[in-house]
Amino acid sequence: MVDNPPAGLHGSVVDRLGMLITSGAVGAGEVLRIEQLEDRFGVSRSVVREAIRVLESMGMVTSRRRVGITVAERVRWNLFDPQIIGWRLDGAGRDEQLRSLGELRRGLEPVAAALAARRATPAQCGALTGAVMEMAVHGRSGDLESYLTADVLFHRTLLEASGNEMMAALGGVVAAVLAGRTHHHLMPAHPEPAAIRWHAEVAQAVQAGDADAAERAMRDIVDEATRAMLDAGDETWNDET
Amino acid sequence: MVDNPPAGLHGSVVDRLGMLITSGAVGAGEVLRIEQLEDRFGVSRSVVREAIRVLESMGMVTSRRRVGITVAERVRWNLFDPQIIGWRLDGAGRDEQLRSLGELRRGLEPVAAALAARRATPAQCGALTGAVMEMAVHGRSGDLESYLTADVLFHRTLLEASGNEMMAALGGVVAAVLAGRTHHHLMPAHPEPAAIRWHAEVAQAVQAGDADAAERAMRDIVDEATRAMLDAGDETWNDET
DNA sequence: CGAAAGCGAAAAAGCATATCTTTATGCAAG
DNA sequence: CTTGCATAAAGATATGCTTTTTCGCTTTCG
Repeated sequence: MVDNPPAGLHGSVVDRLGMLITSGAVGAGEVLRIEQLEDRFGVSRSVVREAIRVLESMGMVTSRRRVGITVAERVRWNLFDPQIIGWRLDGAGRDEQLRSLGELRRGLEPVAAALAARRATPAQCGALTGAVMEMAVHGRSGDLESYLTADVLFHRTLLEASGNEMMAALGGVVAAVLAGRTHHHLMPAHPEPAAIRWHAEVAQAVQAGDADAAERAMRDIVDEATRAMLDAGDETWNDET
Repeated sequence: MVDNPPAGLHGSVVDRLGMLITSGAVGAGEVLRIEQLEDRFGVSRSVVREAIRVLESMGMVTSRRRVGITVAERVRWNLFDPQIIGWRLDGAGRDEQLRSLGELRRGLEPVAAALAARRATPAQCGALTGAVMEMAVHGRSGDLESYLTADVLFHRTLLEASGNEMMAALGGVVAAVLAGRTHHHLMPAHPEPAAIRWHAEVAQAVQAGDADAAERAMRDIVDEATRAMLDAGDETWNDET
């Protein structure tokens, strides 16, 4: 998605085991043993333990002496961990994940826009309007890939401009959502013209320092996005990765 | 804060080193070496490596051959990791962290309330109104600790009732924020009566399935909360942990 | 004569393995 | 029902080998 190469042997184990767990192939309550993992993945004990440690810090497993490594139920997971989001996004639970993220965006991005209206630097305002222009161009020409790039840039910039570190930290997953949306054909062939207009409104409101207008326009954007996604989702039902 | 004992030697190293990094005592770009950490913390190589792996998965450090372990700049961190939030919450950066979380809440909780209005189970509705009653009782009597407990319960329940896993996952940090607010005396001695009223409105709107009303009332709550916190923050300036 | 390219050595993390320690659990005996 | 012991599994340490990466030196070509 964005930084794929899971560098190192241990990273590869984390990746594979993490996928197995998120996919449900190994379910909550199940108990694994180090030795078993050793030969399942063909690595040494230390590597397994390192992998377990990071899974543990993600809340996906717990490790206890004399009993083994038990995979935890989902409510214990750090669902905001980018890696977990990634796993769920291209595998089982993608729908659920997209829904969750969509609802999150509905709350966060309008607030981010309002904050940006008060805090954005001139450079960020420029980047915003630049991104909108890109979107307009490629939206008209139907070049969805370039449109996506511009769209991602827009939202990333806006989240950064919010001056809120945590919102900025969500830039990556918002990008993943947008990418997932177009790559899984949950988007119309030609982007809604209204969407582009609303993006422009946000950019303008931010530049003008009009927090309310920015918030409202942004709310329009994400409302439309979730609506469109639901519509498309009904038709393009089974569409495996 | 909630699950403190950092079980295991490696966990303790994660905790100590993580604190050092979040506090800025060891700054971004600085490069550590395994051997050095070994005797700094008096543990063996594998333990250090396991700790590094965890920190690495949090985005706080990167490890490269022939160069060492370089601590990453803050924008690379997974700021949603509960452990990082914890470190920042009781240490340097507490103000920044509280501000960020406050702004997040302002976006999320109203949406969560709206969703809850459509999805809450009867049991959850009951828990909500129960929590409100608790709040009313202890708010009047001035028992801030019990009030806090009820408040936390309310918000946790509401986030869960939203039916959105990710929002529910934020229950812990919202609890941490509320706790931090009262324990650091960023709250009036007697809770705002209006706050309790708004909580009641939320509970009622959720029960009635009125998403708009729930959203509005919740917005009132968090707006008041941030306002109050800013006010108190101006007076109670330096108030170390 | 200078710069670029290639080569080699060393430094640091990555990985594997062996061994010992600790703790929790289950069973058996009192 | 309690006590205690045997054992299984993870926790921790120590050590050696491998791999990658950088740096410095040398060589060669412009």
